[in-house]
Amino acid sequence: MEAMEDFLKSIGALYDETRVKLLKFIDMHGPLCVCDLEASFGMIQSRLSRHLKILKDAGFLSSKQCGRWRYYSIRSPLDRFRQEALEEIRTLSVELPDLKKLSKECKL
Amino acid sequence: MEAMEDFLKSIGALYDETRVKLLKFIDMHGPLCVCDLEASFGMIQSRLSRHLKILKDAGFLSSKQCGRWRYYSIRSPLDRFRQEALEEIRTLSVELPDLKKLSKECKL
DNA sequence: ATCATATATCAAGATATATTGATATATTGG
DNA sequence: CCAATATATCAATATATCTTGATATATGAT
Repeated sequence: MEAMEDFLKSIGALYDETRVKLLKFIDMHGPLCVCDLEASFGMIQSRLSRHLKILKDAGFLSSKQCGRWRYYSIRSPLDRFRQEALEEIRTLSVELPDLKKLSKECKL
Repeated sequence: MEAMEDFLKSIGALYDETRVKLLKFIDMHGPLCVCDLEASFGMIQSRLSRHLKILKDAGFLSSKQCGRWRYYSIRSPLDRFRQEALEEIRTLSVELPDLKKLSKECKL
């Protein structure tokens, strides 16, 4: 992808309070499936699925399917700028919901 | 300002190709007035003025009035995240116009 | 195979942001 | 003071993004 395009994509992914919170939450609580986030944030599934896709396409998240669940986690490694952005998000004092984990251990 | 609000403001300022180019251009060519940018980029004045205000309000630019011109430059110092964002922008290979400087040396 | 659960995607409406042209304010030079 | 230049702001329109509800696909349990 072109440099500017890639930069704007990463910036665009961060330009939404919901996504910043999701990123911070996933960073804190490790791999989570959509349904965990749905329960924790009280958001509808299509909205979460969309935001996760945007964060993934922008290079902040990776996902892996495990059984019936798709787990999202912080992509590793992050390039320098995305890493710095994540550090900045870690420093933000933001009210986040408690984790409500619905998905069980995945045996795959 | 609240942490999240401030973060989103800085991100929002960067989420526009025009503003990224302006930031890079001002970073390269030092203090410039609106009319210099107008001539260099071939953009209308109201559009430039608006984008410069957004970059300034977001903490990336400072301005000082000198005679009939208002000069915009990179704010110094930048906090860590904004500095990192600027570094990232410096690395972007982007086509920028040549500088056309209309404003004269300011004697104030 | 059938049903329930998990996730992704699409269409429609609501909201936010960008661009333009017009207008207002301020400064310089005559 | 008056005219020209520089800048900021506003209103209207165009464009992009977000949210919701509906639908489609896939996996696991019975």
